[in-house]
Amino acid sequence: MSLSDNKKRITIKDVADVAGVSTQTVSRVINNFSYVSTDTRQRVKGVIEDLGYLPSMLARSLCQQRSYTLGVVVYGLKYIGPSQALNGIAEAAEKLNYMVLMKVLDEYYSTKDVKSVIDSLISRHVDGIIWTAPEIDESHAWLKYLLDSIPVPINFLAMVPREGLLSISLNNYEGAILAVQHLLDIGRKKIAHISGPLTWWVATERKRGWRDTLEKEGLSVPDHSCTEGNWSLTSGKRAFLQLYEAYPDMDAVFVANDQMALSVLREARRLGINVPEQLAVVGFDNIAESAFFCPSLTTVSQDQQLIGEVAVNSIIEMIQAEQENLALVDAHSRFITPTLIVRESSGSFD
Amino acid sequence: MSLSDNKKRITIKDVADVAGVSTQTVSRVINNFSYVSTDTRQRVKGVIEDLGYLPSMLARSLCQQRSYTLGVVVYGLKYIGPSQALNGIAEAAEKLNYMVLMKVLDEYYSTKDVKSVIDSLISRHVDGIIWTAPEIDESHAWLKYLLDSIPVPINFLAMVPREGLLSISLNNYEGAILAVQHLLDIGRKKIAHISGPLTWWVATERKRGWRDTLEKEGLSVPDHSCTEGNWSLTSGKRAFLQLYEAYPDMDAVFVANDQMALSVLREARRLGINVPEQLAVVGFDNIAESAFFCPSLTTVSQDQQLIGEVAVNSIIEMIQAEQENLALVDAHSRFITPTLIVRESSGSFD
DNA sequence: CTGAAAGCGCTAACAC
DNA sequence: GTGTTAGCGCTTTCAG
Repeated sequence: MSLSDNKKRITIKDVADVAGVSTQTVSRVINNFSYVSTDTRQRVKGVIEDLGYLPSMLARSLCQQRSYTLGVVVYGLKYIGPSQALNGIAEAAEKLNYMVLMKVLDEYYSTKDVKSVIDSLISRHVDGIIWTAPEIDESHAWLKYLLDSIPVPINFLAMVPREGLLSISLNNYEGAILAVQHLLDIGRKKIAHISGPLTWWVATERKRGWRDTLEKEGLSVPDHSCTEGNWSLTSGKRAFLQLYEAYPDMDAVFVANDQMALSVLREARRLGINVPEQLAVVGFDNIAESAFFCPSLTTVSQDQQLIGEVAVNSIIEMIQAEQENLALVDAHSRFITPTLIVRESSGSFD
Repeated sequence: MSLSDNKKRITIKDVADVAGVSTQTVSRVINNFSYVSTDTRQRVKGVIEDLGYLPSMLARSLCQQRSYTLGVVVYGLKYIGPSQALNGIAEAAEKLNYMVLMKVLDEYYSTKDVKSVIDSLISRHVDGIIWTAPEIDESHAWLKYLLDSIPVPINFLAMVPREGLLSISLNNYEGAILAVQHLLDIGRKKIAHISGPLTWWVATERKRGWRDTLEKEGLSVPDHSCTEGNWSLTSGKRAFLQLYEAYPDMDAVFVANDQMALSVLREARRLGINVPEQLAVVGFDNIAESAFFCPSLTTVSQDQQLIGEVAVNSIIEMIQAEQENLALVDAHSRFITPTLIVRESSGSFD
């Protein structure tokens, strides 16, 4: 390394000294605050340029009690959905000049982990927190104990709506209705379901949409017309075989995610079942592979990127409001609308 | 919200006052530093507990000139590979008590964006930077101009090794050799290649491995035996059709990533080409779908998670060394070894 | 328009 | 063992 490594940080004081003004004036220049004579302003700007001065956001955060940083708690990053949401969050934050401090929660996190994650974010003075870990079983029980001690707004993704809390989710119920109604529309009557793990709120919502749509149509919904998977390819295969045995005369299946649905398509082929003639299949998520499978998969599309972006905008809006002491924006639950993408697996052949 | 929102932050001074000691003593307690009488220590701990005091990492960072924060610059987060690497980074950082400040680079970033990203990281006093954006074309040209002004260590992922710089990559060359040698071992002689975009360093490495292995075997490598894709499913299809026309008597194809390889399998089926009898196919990356395709895909596995973890460990090692003024650990290029996973698409039928 | 003083929350260095 | 002083790099408040 031929670095001339000027390890020492250049401070506002250095700039002030060289420019022959007070640090205050430099501060005014970098913040475009109040009046500084055009003359001094130019001089100071020149010095900043020459010295390559970079204001310390750390120091600024400390004295302003505001960090322009969002804490983002991530879960399941190794899967494509969460990482797209994170991408949306990061891009939206960037756009609004916020930074993202990231924390990951491992698969089996406990309330204790929650506390330590939140504490570490608070100790870094984040202005707000985005909680992307979906609600599973008792995963959000900590709200009762911990929420009061969290001094910044939090926005929750994929959480059961709660009075007074900011949250944003895909409208999974509506998505399921779209899927099942479509299957009804193409004339199917015996529509099975492979659900996600029913400890997940989103899985129960999708199942509820399936059941309600069938019942509204006056169709029976026998117990054996639904099996439970765990989102994975393997579990999709297992669930389908089970279903195939228990409900052999089904003519369609609505699968709670695309991974499992692709497994279904694969198994169906292996078993010589014709898709969509004998069995129509609809998935959920619209992952990249779905368009490319043989046959291509009809699915409900959820825009994770968008969910992330909206999450950021909502929480920053709330932060701004608190900051400016406006009437506090009231926390609300927001839902993103999914769309149906019809492909070969349910009868379209284009 | 029934929050008793104690908005004001509790400081070390509050604790000191209540406990009847100096802030210094509190500081010593929370850092487990030097000697504090067991008596005072207990008392202080009690007060900390009662007040729910949380030390400010911000203030600590400022006065220690050390933030225990890593800046991570991410590219292509919407794809599965980068997000797994990020996951590895986040988990490893967590384990070593570092936080992750994340910045995203969009698809068409310029040197100007690079400067602003780095500046914003520096202004937040990160202790080191992990640059995950792979080397593409002139994407790293900024090193010449900007590197000298960056006061912290940087670790680059998937970059052409450079003297004096810390970097870590998968050994793509070796991975390609594994793949092609395997195809030779099962008796194939006319092995085609679908490369990634050759502006990407990793793509050129994989191609080089393919070519070298064939030439070493004394086989000819005609120009028309290789076409170029852009990693996507669509481009894989296009590249394969092109290849099929230009080189109809090939008996195997090594594809630079799994997405494109899956497209190849799909097209092969459509064209009535038997895999692996007529055409053996090997991919690269080992994405989840590869094991589940019909036929399942032989592929080179790269452990992105591991790459992320190693990246963190390397850079933190370097940070520690600088911090303790040890003989500076010299920057090095490290390579992770890939492994071959043989499946049906190259002749194994288990 | 500009500067001086105080302070954000903490720790390093030194006293006692 | 414990307290005091100074200072990290910046902004806020108040004088001029």
